[in-house]
Amino acid sequence: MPGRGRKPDDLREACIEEAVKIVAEAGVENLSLREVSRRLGVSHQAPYKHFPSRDHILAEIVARAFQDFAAFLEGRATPDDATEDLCHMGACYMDYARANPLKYRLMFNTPLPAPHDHPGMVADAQYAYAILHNRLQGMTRPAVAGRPASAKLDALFVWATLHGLATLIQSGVVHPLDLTDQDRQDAVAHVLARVRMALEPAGRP
Amino acid sequence: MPGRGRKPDDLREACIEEAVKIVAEAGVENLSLREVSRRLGVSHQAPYKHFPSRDHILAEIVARAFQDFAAFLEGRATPDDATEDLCHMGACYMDYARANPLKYRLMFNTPLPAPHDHPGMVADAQYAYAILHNRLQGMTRPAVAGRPASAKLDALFVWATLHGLATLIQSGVVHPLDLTDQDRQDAVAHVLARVRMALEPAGRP
DNA sequence: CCGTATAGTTGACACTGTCTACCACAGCCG
DNA sequence: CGGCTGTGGTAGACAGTGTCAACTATACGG
Repeated sequence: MPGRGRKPDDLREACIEEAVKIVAEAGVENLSLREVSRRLGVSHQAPYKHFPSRDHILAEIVARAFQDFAAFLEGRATPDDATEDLCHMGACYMDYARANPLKYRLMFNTPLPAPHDHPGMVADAQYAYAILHNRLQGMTRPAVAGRPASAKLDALFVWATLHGLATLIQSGVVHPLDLTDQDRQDAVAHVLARVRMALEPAGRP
Repeated sequence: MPGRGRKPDDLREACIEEAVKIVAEAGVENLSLREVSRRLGVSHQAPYKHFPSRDHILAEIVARAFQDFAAFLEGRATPDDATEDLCHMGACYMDYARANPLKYRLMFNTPLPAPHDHPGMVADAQYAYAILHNRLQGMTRPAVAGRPASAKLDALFVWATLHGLATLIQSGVVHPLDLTDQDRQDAVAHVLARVRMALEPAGRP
């Protein structure tokens, strides 16, 4: 193949990569298959040979975002001190959401018509959840021993709090104008402290 | 005044009402100004005489959703017991999110390009936040007296947790298939209990 | 009475996702 | 070899969208 400049050999993969790039640049609402085709130098119908619909390519890049997020969380594990790890993990979570707002919105703020129709994406999302769940289980077991059922719910509690905080801050609905970086850090620290207090009520004399 | 047909503000109000109806039926992603015009029997450009752009009408109906939400929260006040009120309010919050998923998504899950450009909407959102904040302040003052600054952050903590839980449940990302009504209620109860423990660590002998 | 502002209409443009038809080429089977 | 089918890419069309521009009709103030 002499002219290997324009058309990629693996169009499906190239579509996903380009779509991820567009989302990272302009947000999910500015993603269009035609723009992807245009950037790749192919016809506007070429992506449809690899994806049944726009939702399917969207589900694919959402899944990639979950994979990236999971890899980020895994890469920042500090399995030394359990209590410290909760704060560390929470801070990492918030850091990721702040550093990758468009990707974070892509994961949790994207209106997908039917997550049920995209099992691969759901699987990736659950894997990210499993990371948090496992780590939390490791750090709360010493405190609330003997209650395996509530560990799942505690993981949900932690995730919900982190996710809600990240979303509220990102949406700009809270403190729309007067939110300095210090304010945000204070809010994160305060909320994380509250979470720790909720999980370890006996730790305070 | 013989020809009292169409008041100037009539169409503007009718547009908003019809848009709210469409959102409640089909979700925000299926809202279009042309559909609104069609239902109202006017031309597709008529709404543009009252709203500069689609985002402005969207901001307006988001604001209405916040007003509705605030009214719902206010109407369910139970100012008798403070500790019970937290659970009650939390349950109400989750009830609303479950009963009005599209409206809830409209408030928090709508990709608005610039919330900064729609101060009215932000004001309504802050009013809803103020309700939660005030109620929380009333119920945590006896416990953690003398720390007015942290009351704001505690309100943020509670809201973030409730909001995150509602969003995660609604997105179907957690327990996508095996989430019974009982599971959901258990999760809500557990998370609310954790929130209470976080806010009143000394209240339990 | 006339000008002007306001509300509404019509038409166009660019953009989107998606359907259908067409083309090129691989491989396979007779 | 020749024709078949399936795969991957192209081109055109259609309905739908937001939005800009021009036009019309009606109420009001000088």
